[in-house]
Formats: sequence, C-alpha cells, structure tokens
Amino acid sequence: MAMESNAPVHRKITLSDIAAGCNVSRATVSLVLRGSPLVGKRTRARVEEELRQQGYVYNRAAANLRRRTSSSIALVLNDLANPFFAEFASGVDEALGEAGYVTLLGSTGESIAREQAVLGSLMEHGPAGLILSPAEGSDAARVLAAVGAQTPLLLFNRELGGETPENAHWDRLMLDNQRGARLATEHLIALGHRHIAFFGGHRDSSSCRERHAGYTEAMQAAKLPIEPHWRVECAPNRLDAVAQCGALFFGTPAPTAAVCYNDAVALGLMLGLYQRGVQPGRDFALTGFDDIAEAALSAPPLTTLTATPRARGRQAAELLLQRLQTPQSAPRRTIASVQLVVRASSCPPPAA
Amino acid sequence: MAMESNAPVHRKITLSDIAAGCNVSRATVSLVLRGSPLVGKRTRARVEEELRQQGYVYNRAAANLRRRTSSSIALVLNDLANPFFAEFASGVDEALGEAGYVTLLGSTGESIAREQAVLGSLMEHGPAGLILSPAEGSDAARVLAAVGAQTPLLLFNRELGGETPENAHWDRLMLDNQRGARLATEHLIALGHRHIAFFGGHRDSSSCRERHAGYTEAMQAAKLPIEPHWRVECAPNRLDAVAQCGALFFGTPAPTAAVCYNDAVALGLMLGLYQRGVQPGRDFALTGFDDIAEAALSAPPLTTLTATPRARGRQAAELLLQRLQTPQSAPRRTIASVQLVVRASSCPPPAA
DNA sequence: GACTGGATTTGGATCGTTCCAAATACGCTA
DNA sequence: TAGCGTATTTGGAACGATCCAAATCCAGTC
Repeated sequence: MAMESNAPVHRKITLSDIAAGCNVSRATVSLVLRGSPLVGKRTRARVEEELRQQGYVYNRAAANLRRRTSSSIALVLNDLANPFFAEFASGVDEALGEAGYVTLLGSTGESIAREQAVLGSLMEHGPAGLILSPAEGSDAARVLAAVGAQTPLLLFNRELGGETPENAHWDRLMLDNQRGARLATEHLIALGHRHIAFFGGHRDSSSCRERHAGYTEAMQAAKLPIEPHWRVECAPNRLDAVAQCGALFFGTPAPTAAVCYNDAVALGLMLGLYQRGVQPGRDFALTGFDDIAEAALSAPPLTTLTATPRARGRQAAELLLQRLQTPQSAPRRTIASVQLVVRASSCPPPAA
Repeated sequence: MAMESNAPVHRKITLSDIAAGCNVSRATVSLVLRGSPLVGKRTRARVEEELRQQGYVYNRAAANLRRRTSSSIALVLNDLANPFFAEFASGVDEALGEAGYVTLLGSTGESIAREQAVLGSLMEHGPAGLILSPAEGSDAARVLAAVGAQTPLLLFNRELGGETPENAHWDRLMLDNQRGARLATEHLIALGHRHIAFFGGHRDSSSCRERHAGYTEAMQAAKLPIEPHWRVECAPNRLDAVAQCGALFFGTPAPTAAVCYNDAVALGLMLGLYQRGVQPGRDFALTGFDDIAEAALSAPPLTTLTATPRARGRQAAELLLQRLQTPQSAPRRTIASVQLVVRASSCPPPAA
C-alpha cells in the first residue's frame, strides 16, 4: 500500500520535474527524449527510469512552438457520413499516423459557411498541411482567404469554383470521372441500350460535369441522340434521388437505362423505380459511381466504378507528405483511375 | 500594382508584428483579439485593421500553452470505415465544433496495438478529453496507462476488459444492447419462429455478450430451447459473416431465423444464404443491429435496431463537455435506448 | 496648476520545450 | 601532475501567446 510516486497528483509532469528528479538539466532530459547519441548511457538510463516513474507525457505543442514545426494535418470533408468518404478518411488517418502526424478532423456537411468556419478554426491549430474535399459550390478565393498561401493544401475529389492562376498552386487528387462515366455508358450501349439518361448531381459540381462529359462522349461516339429530359439533376444523396425519379419519365422516348452520378444516387433511384413498379436490373438498367460497400449488397447488386477509397486516402496523405518535403516543386495533378465493376443492375433493355 | 503589404512573405505573422505595425504593446493586441472591453474604441479599430492587413492567424497552441488549457478532443474509433461509426464521428465533430473544440481523429482498425499507439500519440497533443470506442479485447489497465488518470475519457459502445474499482471512474455511453436484442428476438418469436440462432460477434466483446443475453432472455421467457450450434461466432464484418454462414446449418434442428450481432454481420449472412440457395426474407428470417444506411436498401430490407448514430455522436460530445465543466462529479453511465425497425427481412417461418 | 480616480496601456515574467554556445568531465599521454 | 582532446552536460534565450501588477493617460474638481 505504499505510495509509488510522490509527484503531486494534479499538475502535469514536465521536463523540469524529471530534471529535478535525477539531478540533471532540462537540456539533458530533452536530449534523452529525442534519443540523441550525445547523452551517456548511465545518465540515459537514470533519466528513462525517472520518466517512467513519474509518468511523463511529452508536450508536443510546446515542442512544436519552439521548433516552429507542426505534427498535425487537417482533413476537411464535405460528407463524412458518406461511406466513400469515411473509408477515405480512414485511409488518410492510417497513412498520416504511420508518418507521425495526427489528423485534425473537420466535416462540413456540404455547407460553404461551415467549411469557412471549419477551415478557420483548424488553421488556428497550425496544421502542417490540409486535405480538402470541398463542399459543393466552394470557391478558390474563399478557401485561399481562410487557408493562406503558406500552408500546403491538397484538393481531393472536386475542383473549386473560380480558380485563378494565383491560387492554382494547390496539388490535386482527382478521380478519372470522365473515363469512368464513359466506361459505364459504353457498357450500357454494348448491352443494347439506345435511350440512356444521366441521372443526379448538380451542374456546378466539377465531378458531375466531368462524369456527364464522359457520358456525352460515349453517346456521341455511338452516334446516339441525347434528349434533354434525360438529364435530371438532384442532390448527391439517396433522398433527393428518390424524389427526382419521376422526372426521368416525363417525356418520350423514355430512357431504358441511366448512368447515375454516384452510388448514393443510384441506390435512391432504385428505390424510386421500385415505387413506380419498375424493377431495376430487369426492366431498367443503371450504373453508379464509387463502389461504396453497399453497392455489392443492394437489390440488385449495383454495377459501378470502383475507386478504392481507402487506397485513395493513403494516396492523398502521401501526396501531401511529399509536398511537405519539397514545398517549392511544381504543383501536381494526380488522376486516380477507376474500374468498372459489372453487377446485376445493368441488364439488357427489355425489348432486346 | 502596389504592394499591399510589406510583411515578409514567409514567416508567420505574430502578435508582435501587429503590435509593431500600429505602435501598441503586445498585451493590447492580445486584449483586442479576445474582445476585452478594456481597450479603447480607437485603438481597437486600429488594431483590427492591422490584423486584417497583415493576414494574422491566431496561434492557439501558443495560447493554450500559456493558459494551460486545451482546445481539442480526441476521438478514437475501432472502425471508422463502418458507416455506423462514420455517422457517429460526424455527430461528434459537429457538436465539438459548435463548442469551439477541434477533433483529433484516430482509428484503430480493431487492433489493440494500434489503439495503444494512437492513444499515446494523441495524448502528446494534450487533448482536453477523449471519446473512445475500444478495439475488441482492449483492457482497462492498458488504456489507463496510455491516457493517465487526469484526462477525462468517455467510453462509447463497448466496455473495456479487466475493469477495477480504481479505473471505473470513466463516463460511459452505451447502447441498450440487451433490450434491443430481446426486442428483435421477441419479434421473431411473435412471427412464429421456434428455432432461432444468434449469429456473429465475439464472446469476449461486451456488446456481444449483452446482445446475446437479451436473446437468451427472450428465448427463455418463451420457454424455447436453445441448441448449442445456434450460436455462431464471427468477426463483426461482412466478410467473415459470409464465411461462417454454413456453420448455422451443421446440426438439427436447423434454425429458421437468426438474430445477428449487427447489420454488417446480417448483410454478410444474407449474402451467404443466397449462395446456399436460401432466400432471406422468404425462407429464412433475420434481424440486424445499428440501422446503418444500407440496412433499408438491402435485398430484402433489413429488420434492425436503430440507434441514430449521429445523435449518439452529439450526445457523446455533450457528455464529455459536461464532464470538462465538472471534473469532480460522480461518473455517469448513460444508456441510449434503441428501437426496433421492422422491415422485410423478418418473415414468418416457411412452415407457418 | 496640483490632485484624484477611472479608463487604458504596458513591460516583463511565464507556459514546456529546443537550440546553441560555452562549460565541465573524463580518459590518456607525456 | 599537468595538458589535451573527446565526450557529456548545461545555463539561458528563444517560440507566440497570456497574466498581472504597475504605469500612464485624461477628464473633472478644487
């Protein structure tokens, strides 16, 4: 029942406490902590014992202040609740952790106002860099104002609006949206579809524009006409997709297939189709984008494009870490390729 | 084309720069920053203008050092890629952000070793408190060693192994696992099932034990026997669930329904059943736990227990913030209730 | 013009660590 | 035992903010 330690119960243990405890200077303890070869072995052992005894925990904030360094990286996501971003985040955190960085999390819920607030708040913590998947409609000027020109930023997934040469110095990691959507469209065409819609997303989102371009490209290459009512916009989530489903069938000819902006939208569309008595995967073909975990488990399983979000997370972290190494090198634009995963949701047209 | 600012391009702007820029002392600038009523209006205006001009960003780390405060809270999760935790995280971050805290993220991927490493690393950043959803098999002694007795910790979702009176001082936010599983089991019994299995999870996980207890309770109350081979363990993810599916049908009588440890496991089991030619929701009834987003969209939609993870995230944040207010008050154990959501996966038994 | 008291402003020490130049210790040789 | 070179150790000034006691300002009063 003896007291193991006579340290005061409150107040944190600092370098000085350790130094006093074993009659060396603070500088020496500091050297021990950082594993410097300068300290003698006897001293090192003594200090290490004392560290253990007193239950010392390193104060990285103080060290960072003195050394003018940072050991954190901010991760700002437009929608953490979306499994695609959750997996991405987990990849980022994993890779950053291995490199000795800690992740400062911020999620914006697609709100530009929150994005501004979150960026401001995170910057005050002095991250070494940031990874940003912008909220819809976020623009370069505001982000630059919040982040400043000194801190490296990696843009993921979406472009910012209003980019100018001055702030185009950011690195990027984007998905090959156009090629992905083209692959999906070509796949549907190969199955015999002629009336193919592009469903979901907003026109002012860069990723949506790119995917739509891939769709258009494939349609034109196959000399297929595109009706205006085959382009239905909706927010990139399930709920709005269900609501907008009807719009697909307002005009003639009605589409027999749809390339969807992403998986969430595709899953929503499925639900909407069921509600109208149309069975997806039998009466109507559709494809998604992202290959979130539930895509393989939906009814029917969803044909989609896989981007392996966890791997993208690791990649994003690595790109940013490289940037920290070489702050002056030219900005990099990385395009991650995507692969078509064919599942049961993409059926041949009923007529064929 | 005039230079707007003559500040050196590199090197961050500090209080002293501002002070020098408008001939006041650092102390005054500091007061302005914190909106103190002490400073005169003319001075305040002058300083604020200078802050804007120079693009000052507050260094919260330095302030925290001096004030011996903290503005961050660590969130350590066993599985961020699981949508349940992703939504939880997004709720936590939202509530913490509103309270002016920043979230330090750490995900452990169910590895005790990583959990130790992550906790250690996060502690060095001096969070005001932590929210921990422990990895499977994590024990109280190790967590206490990593976190210390000073920093408030809120346990979420799972209990730690090896709890002793000394480290039982942590707050807790748990789900009403037992009641939830009992409700699910009673529901299946009411549908006419007599042979009901409990599928998935590991015996040494507290949440699994509790859910299993709820299942047992309902079975016993209905005077239904339980066969040993109706208890199949597996890791709480889809993949392992698919693999273990066969084990359910090794003995007789075979179950006609299963209460699953969670949604991930239930969705995996569905897949496994399909592979054996058994159609879930028609030939076999099952229930999940968590109500992750995909539960409503699976084929068939999954009967499960909803815990509204985003709301739980907010609640966890609020509980921890309250603890920071009153460090001395007695530890709180909060049990969040869950609700049964009946969907098509829970069908009557084939015979009935 | 000296004095008073509230309103502002300020220098200097401090938080816990690291850097750096300088001091001390120690083992050997002469 | 003095002298010397290498191996350790160390005081004190940073880092960028805040705290606090003390200084200064500025009407208004006598």
